[in-house]
Amino acid sequence: MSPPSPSPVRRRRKQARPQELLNAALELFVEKGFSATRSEEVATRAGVSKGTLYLYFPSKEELFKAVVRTNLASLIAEGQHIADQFEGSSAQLLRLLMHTWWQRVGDTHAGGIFKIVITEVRNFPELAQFYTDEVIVPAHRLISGTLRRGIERGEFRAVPLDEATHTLIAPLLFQALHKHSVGACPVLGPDVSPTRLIDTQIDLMLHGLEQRAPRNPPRRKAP
Amino acid sequence: MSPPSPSPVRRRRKQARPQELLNAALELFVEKGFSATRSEEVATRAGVSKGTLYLYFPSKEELFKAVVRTNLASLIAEGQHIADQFEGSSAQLLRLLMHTWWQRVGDTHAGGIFKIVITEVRNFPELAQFYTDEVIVPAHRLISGTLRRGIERGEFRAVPLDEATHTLIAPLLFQALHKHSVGACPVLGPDVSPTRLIDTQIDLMLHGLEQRAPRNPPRRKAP
Amino acid sequence: MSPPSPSPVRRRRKQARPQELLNAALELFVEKGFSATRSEEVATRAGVSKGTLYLYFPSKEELFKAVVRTNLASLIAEGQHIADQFEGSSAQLLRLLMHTWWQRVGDTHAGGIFKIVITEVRNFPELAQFYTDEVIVPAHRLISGTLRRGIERGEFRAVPLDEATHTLIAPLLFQALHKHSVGACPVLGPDVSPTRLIDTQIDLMLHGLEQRAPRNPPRRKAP
Amino acid sequence: MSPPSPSPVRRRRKQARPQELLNAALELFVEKGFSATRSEEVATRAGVSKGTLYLYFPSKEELFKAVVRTNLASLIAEGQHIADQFEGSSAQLLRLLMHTWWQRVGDTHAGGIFKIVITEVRNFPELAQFYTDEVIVPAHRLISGTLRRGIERGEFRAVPLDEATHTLIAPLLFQALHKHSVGACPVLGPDVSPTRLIDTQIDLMLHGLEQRAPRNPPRRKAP
DNA sequence: CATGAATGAGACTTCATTCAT
DNA sequence: TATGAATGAAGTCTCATTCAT
Repeated sequence: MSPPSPSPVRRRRKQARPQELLNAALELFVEKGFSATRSEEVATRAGVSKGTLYLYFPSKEELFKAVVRTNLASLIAEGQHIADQFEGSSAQLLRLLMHTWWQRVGDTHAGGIFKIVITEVRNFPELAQFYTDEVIVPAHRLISGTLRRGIERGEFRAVPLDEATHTLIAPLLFQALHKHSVGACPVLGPDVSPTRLIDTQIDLMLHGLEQRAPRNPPRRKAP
Repeated sequence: MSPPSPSPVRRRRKQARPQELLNAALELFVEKGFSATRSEEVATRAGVSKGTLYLYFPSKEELFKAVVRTNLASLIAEGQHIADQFEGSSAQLLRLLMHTWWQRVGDTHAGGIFKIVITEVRNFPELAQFYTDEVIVPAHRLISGTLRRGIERGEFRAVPLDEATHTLIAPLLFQALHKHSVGACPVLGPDVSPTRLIDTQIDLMLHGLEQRAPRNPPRRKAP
Repeated sequence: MSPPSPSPVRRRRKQARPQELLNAALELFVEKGFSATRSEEVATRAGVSKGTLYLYFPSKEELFKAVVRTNLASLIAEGQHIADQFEGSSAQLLRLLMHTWWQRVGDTHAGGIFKIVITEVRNFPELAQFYTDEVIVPAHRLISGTLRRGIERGEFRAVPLDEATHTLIAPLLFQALHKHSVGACPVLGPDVSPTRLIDTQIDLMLHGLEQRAPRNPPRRKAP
Repeated sequence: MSPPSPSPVRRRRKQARPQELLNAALELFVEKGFSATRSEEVATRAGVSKGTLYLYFPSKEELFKAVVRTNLASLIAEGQHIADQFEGSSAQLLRLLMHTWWQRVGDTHAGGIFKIVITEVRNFPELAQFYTDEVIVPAHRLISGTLRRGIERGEFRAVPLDEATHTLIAPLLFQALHKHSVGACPVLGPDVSPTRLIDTQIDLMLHGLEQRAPRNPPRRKAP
């Protein structure tokens, strides 16, 4: 008469539920936005019923915040660790950080989180502080720290740190945004390979656009 | 026998209405997103009643599309004109284009349009093509054309055009996105001045991060 | 400085307005029903603007009642007059009345009024009494009076007056209803000619369906 | 692992809902017409809330079509069956068919369906074909078939089938229409008993109005 | 008189959320 | 726990009516 204890499989399913719901919600929020996503869709995509969603999250808003928190949490700390124990040149470090980020985040499902945040942050003001503290500041610190390291080690010129940092971060982040907006539509525009983008970007930043020649005064028949 | 023509005042109101509504809608769509904006809010902010909105736009969706079209239309062509008749160096041209864009678009009300497009393009597939054709492609052509000009005139090194273009555009666009998302919230993060950002960016791109050392012809192999 | 007095043409237009509006309204109410007809449509079909409609009728409901009243008024009295001074046989009189009704009402624009009344009488209860008094009762009196005349003159058998009257009236009225409902749609069903319908009906009523033969015992080659 | 099946009570409610809603809708559509009936009224009369209606019917229009389809479906086939296996005289058959129809349809809730169809068929063009195919044609075939049977068996004179059929059908149908329009209002007019109507009608059709005299061959020309 | 821009009550419909099972 | 039928607040859109011109 006592209820049969749930089978291991069932228990595993049960424990996986929240994560499955969060994944489904991330996908849909990225795809259609918060308001336009119906909570039943989330449940269906996660393979459960409408009611079940509310067993795990008290409201659509809380679900949304959980999605953002969960996915942002995975973004922090990743990089700083890499940087701290890196030994090579600062240019190599920059390149490594950017490639890693793209592999682990930008090109991942989680890359959609930026679109959500940018879109909804004004409707969920508490997210603003959270995002700033947990993502913007650490990321900025990581990159600007690397720049400073390069400058201190004499590898880089002295440049305005904040602006240079922004210049380095924006193209990648923008690429992630693009991937989940226009890039997700069957439309052809100029095609940019993320990997080559990163390499080009590093190259540009390191060596600049300018022709070196004119400055090394020409070995032209000197005056 | 002919119907009395409406008074000037009346006619002026009638002609001004659509723009007033479009402005109100732009603001609200940027602020809260398409779904979360109620059509009555738009009307109220434009100083009219709910019904009046529907006198000028047959549905909220059409209003949205009109907002995007109207605001994107003002973006195209602006720059190409500047570029076509520019005489100075390509670096100066790049700097001019970017500053102009920031003044006229990025820092303007219309800068919010990018956030809308990125957010909603997957819900309005026809926008994808429109945005690609009317904005992405011309903008890309403008910048990459300037880069090519610089390369052809021997001012710039040969660099991968598409990726370099992206690297130049992204930081500004991203700045505009930021301004209407986290930047609109009362939160402190690293502060980046757009003007200095542009200058820094040009500087970085032109001269690179690296110390000039390597240019002083290779004393490599030396101890 | 005094306003020019309206031209005769204009004045004539003005006086015709109410009737033009009533006609337009009749058409549309018959076509789509009261609720589904927009008052602007009525105005447009009458060649005036929305506002003008309200100069002549204080509300859509009043317009509706005026439509019904106006069109019903034209129905009464028509027939009784014919009957009163008729000299021939009662069968001829019935046939004349029915043909006349079909020509002057059933086959006319005004024939649609029955559909309106039947449809909306429960939403406009005051019409019920009006319709009963002005149409049902006089019409019934006309036909049943004719039947009574026939009976009294020995032309007809004694039949239940009310039911026989109904049996005579219904097919024609029903034909008028059909004309404005299924009959107005491009659909093929059994086709009934109103004129032949009337003749057949009179014939049926007068002579009966039954074979006379069996009763007049058969002149068949008797057994 | 399989979802728990809903309790019997629950399931019974769920299966009963559509019919409850259809009944409520029929009543209201007959009473007030399609446009004038608010969907919330239908729900309330069926004892559920607004939202529940939309769980079963995707729109008010679809609800309407379902009402018509459902109620018309019950009309067809009823009679042809009776006719096919009838053995008595054609007059008896006609009388049986008409009485049965009145009991089962005309005097029933479903009798209101004709008013709806006549009223709304022009707003729902697809209904025209449906109604013609499912009701008009079978009903016409049934009655005209019976007439033909009577003619072939020598019971009836040869009469124009279509017109005679119409003459037989119209009074009953008209009676049903009346019942749901003026007849539903507290107004006194000539009162016709459906049962006596049917008998009178059959009697009239069979024996004719005219005195038998003329049949006794013409003593015409007599003084 | 006539117009048509403007209004806002009210109708249709959606969907987050609840709760009996 | 899980379900999904049911709810009703809230949003989109319509249209009868008004009124400044």
